[in-house]
Amino acid sequence: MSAREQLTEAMAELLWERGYAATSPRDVMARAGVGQGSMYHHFSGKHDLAVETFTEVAEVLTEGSSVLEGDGSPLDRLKGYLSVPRPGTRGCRIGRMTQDPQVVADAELIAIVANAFDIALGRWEQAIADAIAAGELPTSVVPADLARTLAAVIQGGYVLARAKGDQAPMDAAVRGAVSLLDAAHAAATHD
Amino acid sequence: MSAREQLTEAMAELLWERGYAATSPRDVMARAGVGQGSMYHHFSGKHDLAVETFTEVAEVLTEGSSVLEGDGSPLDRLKGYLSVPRPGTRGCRIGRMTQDPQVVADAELIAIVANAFDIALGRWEQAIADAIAAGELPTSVVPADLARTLAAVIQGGYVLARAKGDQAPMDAAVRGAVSLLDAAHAAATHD
DNA sequence: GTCTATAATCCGATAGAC
DNA sequence: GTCTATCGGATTATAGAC
Repeated sequence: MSAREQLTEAMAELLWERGYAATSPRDVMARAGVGQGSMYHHFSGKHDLAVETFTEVAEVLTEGSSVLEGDGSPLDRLKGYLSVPRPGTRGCRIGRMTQDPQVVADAELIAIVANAFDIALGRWEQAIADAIAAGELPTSVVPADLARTLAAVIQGGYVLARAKGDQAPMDAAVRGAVSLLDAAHAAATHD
Repeated sequence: MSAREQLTEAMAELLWERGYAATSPRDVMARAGVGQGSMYHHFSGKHDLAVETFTEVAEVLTEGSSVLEGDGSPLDRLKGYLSVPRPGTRGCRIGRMTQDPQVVADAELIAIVANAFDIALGRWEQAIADAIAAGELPTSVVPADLARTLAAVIQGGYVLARAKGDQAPMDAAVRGAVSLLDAAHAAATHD
């Protein structure tokens, strides 16, 4: 594996473990097993290395949300994607970055994060619109709103799980959201 | 105002603006208009100053969730507290800390955060139980689960708002949650 | 392309005068 | 109680040999 790849891989690991601000180029080079000269040959600095790493991580994660475009009824796809196992205490590799002031202040980095959310939210929105069209959710539901609600449940679940150092709050938040979707389904059926 | 108070106030501001890791004692002293000697006279270091500041901020925020214990029907209280105006792009002063690796690694600091969430979640849970008892939500809803769902919607709303640098996703996430609660209310009424 | 050496600055903390 | 001076170490980055 090339030094460049070893560097982005080490950066990705450290971003997840420690976040952006707390990760120094020194740490990255040590984990990558690469000298300082290599790092500054391939990248102009910490920011540049982060841009490439963010891009790679965002691509992997946005592929995940394509579960929403799979088989089954729209409501089942929504519930299925909500219930995908997520390591709550480790946090979302993308969502976590929004709370790092150094990332938010970096226009290029936050744009990568925002774009990843846009892709995932678009898929949520389409699946919700499909569920409404199929009569599985009430027509009073606004797809763009509910998409953000369900994405927020997951992102907020990570926050609660990290606050307690425990996976349980994440799982509880998802169960509660599923039960609301089931209740809304029942309401739609009664119409 | 005493130097001690000026220091905790400056620390609270900087924690919100930059987070814990990115705030140095130097920054705090500069904003407080206080010399280094004062800082280390009143506090043993950055950690100690943060413990006092976190405690004060957590008290103010947990007072806010007492809206859930106010007047009106339980469901109205839930919807009302969900809809309280929140500056999404600035983030939650408590929730934001869960994504800072240095805070999570500090047992004393994360305990203050966890405790604040426990108090707020207890109030969510009680209001939800009241709503079920009043027939406003289906009995299939588990209060402990839905409490975490709704708290997650708010915390996740902050994440989405910060990702886009825009208040709109936060408001959309809340609207979507309210519409699900309304649908669940309709389902409960049909039973 | 990769290495080591070094720079300038900032970090959190301590010492000691007043 | 508050100040300034200073410590040892880490930070991001550059220089230049190989």
